[in-house]
Amino acid sequence: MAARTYGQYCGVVTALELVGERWALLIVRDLLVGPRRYSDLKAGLPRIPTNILATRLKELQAAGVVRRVPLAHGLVYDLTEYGRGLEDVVLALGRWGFRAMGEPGADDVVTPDSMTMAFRTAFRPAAAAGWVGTFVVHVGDVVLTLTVDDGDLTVTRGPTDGAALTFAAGPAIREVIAGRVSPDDAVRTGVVHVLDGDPAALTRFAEIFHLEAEPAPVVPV
Amino acid sequence: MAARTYGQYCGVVTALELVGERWALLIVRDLLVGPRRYSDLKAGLPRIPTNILATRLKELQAAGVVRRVPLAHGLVYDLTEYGRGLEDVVLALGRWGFRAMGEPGADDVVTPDSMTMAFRTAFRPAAAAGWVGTFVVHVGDVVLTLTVDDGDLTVTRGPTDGAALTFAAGPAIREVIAGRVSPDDAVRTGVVHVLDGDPAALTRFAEIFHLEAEPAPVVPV
DNA sequence: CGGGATCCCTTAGGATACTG
DNA sequence: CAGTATCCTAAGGGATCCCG
Repeated sequence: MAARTYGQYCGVVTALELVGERWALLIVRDLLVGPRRYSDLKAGLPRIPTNILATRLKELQAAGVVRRVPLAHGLVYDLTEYGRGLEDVVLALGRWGFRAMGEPGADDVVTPDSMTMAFRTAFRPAAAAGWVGTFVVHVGDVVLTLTVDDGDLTVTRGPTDGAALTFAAGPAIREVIAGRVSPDDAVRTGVVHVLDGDPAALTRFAEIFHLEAEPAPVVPV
Repeated sequence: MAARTYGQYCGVVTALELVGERWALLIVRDLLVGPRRYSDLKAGLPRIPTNILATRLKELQAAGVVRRVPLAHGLVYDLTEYGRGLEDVVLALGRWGFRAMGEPGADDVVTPDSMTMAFRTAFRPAAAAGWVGTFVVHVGDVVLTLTVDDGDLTVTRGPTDGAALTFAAGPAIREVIAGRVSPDDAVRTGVVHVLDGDPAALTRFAEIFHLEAEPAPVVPV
């Protein structure tokens, strides 16, 4: 056991010893969206072996990051207050990883919780200041409602009536969020399919949800 | 090989596939201080197996995070511009991990590079605004010079003349940085040993270098 | 059906030795 | 100095099974 420690007295090392194991931060990512049952977590992380999920949940509890909350029937896992402090870490990782995202792999999936955190990552409160409205986004079979209220963002699953704009998009939506494809071009080239509302609102969307594309990785030949 | 992927199209997953393996972020942490030779990295990570260090360095190069730079004699590893973008991640991890740090383990070590990043993490530009001066800190056998210049911090190895304050401290220095022990108490109880300069300058130090102690983890019984 | 535990096998990672 | 080579352990992956 002591063999698998990093053996340094350092905050980064302490953090990695708590949440540095494989899958741990992805469990945290999903729990940042809300409390989840075991089966929810399993569904949100289709490739996690069930024994690993069980092991991680125990480790995260022992670390004071996650706690079990008994429910009327069943139970949920929730982040502790300390665990919620990982939001900065997860957002920073998402922001950095975004710049290395290429095309999705053949069997890559998109989950509601990962998309929710992605939109939280891309959200720019300053750009949303003074604006109130709702977007409904379809990506794959994930449908999310993004409720923007003057610098605050709430993401919920499923559609909502009365959205300023409802649209469907594929993975190429990242080009819009990166600012590499203009909203107009996105609509014209079919990257974005407007289902309802005013297509012009996509400009507002791109202002509010934006991630830096640079510096992107340059891989050696 | 595809078996060890997370299988999600998501920024966090992309990031973890690039720097989520064991030891990877600690290599990055040390490289954030400056370019390092293979043997420097090995010295800074005493418990890393040499084959793992070699493997990680190759992976980090392939990911566009690290590059080899040939030198007059020998070579160094340096972060790419993209790799430097991980500073946010490492600082966020350090900030979060700090709150879970207890007493150091029996064979925990402290390295110059990890300490350097720790002081960078704790540095508060706003608190340093308008102030120019130098601290020399001894922790274990690590000696660092912290040069504060009106919101900018430079950390260098070894001592410097003309410091506003030179002091030695043990791991309990974290209590001062957390604000749980006042500078005065720290001097009185021997947590901090003033070697040179005006002990009153420790107050300034504690203002400039500060990390939140809460919320700290509460571990279940 | 939610919430795991168990089994087996593969491979990453740890320890140590050795080389261009 | 900058890594390979080797051997071994333990963590992770995959499937199945179990229990309230």
